[in-house]
Amino acid sequence: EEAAKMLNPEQIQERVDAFVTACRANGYSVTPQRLALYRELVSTDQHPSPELLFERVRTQMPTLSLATVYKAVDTFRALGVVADVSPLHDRMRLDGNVEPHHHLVCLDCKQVIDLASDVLDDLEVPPAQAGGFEVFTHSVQFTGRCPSCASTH
Amino acid sequence: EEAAKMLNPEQIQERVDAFVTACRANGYSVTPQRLALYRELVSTDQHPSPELLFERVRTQMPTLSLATVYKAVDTFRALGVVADVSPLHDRMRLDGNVEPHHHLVCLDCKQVIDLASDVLDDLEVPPAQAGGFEVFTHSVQFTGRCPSCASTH
DNA sequence: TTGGATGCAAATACTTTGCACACGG
DNA sequence: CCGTGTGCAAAGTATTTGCATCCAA
Repeated sequence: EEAAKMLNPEQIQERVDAFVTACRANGYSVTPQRLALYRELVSTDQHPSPELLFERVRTQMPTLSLATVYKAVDTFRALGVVADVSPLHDRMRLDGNVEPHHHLVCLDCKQVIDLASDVLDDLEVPPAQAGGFEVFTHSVQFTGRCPSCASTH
Repeated sequence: EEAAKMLNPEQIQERVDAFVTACRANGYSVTPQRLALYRELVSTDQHPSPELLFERVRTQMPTLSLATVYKAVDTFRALGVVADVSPLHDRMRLDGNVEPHHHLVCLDCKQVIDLASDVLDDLEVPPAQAGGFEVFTHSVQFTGRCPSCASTH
């Protein structure tokens, strides 16, 4: 299996074009800030923080503000064109169970449900992509909506 | 496969006893605060935030302070008796790739490396544990240490 | 023209730190 | 006793919000 790789310039442009289309289709303005931030987001495989996006794009657009970055990310979320690497990043969440196990995460209420599964316990990094990384443990996170939150919508 | 379940009182006491032993073996004092916080941590399957631990234990120990909770969690980490549900919780990390894929996370430098794998893409929630949860997507996170950080230690 | 978007600054939320006092070993 | 641990308060960092101005449509 092949390692994930970054997009080439043509693929990046395709994504940006699709983003423009999605903005228009959903009533969001296509602003230079959103365009530049989205282009930076799809041009990197570094899983940037808002601060990093801000620093990178600001070199091209010195008037950019950090608040605008956070607001642009909200727009990207509404359009479904960005993923949160860790949906629970807003606060520290602890687990007294240090044995390998897995989680169901509700994106609405942030509740975390434990899963036990021998199949999931036995997964390994695809060898071709391990690259000298020393793996301590792993965990599968299924994200979605819990029954209680689903009934509210 | 059976659903994960909470510990019964005997199992909780075993964990607490092991915690006391680990504290002594590593030169950490066994304080009422650490004991009560650890007991609360292993008694719940709710993946509590420090704030929640604080609120729960404070009902039994009104002088407890939130700073002590954070410091106790550091101790638990040093002893290896707590896991962070999301090791990247300290800042928002974004991904322009919304297709299913997987991650290698370095616990030292917080770098995230993309993994592509058809095997990992096809995982499902163990049916017996799905419980009406509506799953949107999933991602496998392998946590450990990257080659660059490993060479520093 | 006009409603949504931006930039600034202030506010909020979470976590860490410094220090004097308390207490476990 | 001695040195670590606690509680308080202040500081630090990340994120959100309010509002006047600006600009994309």
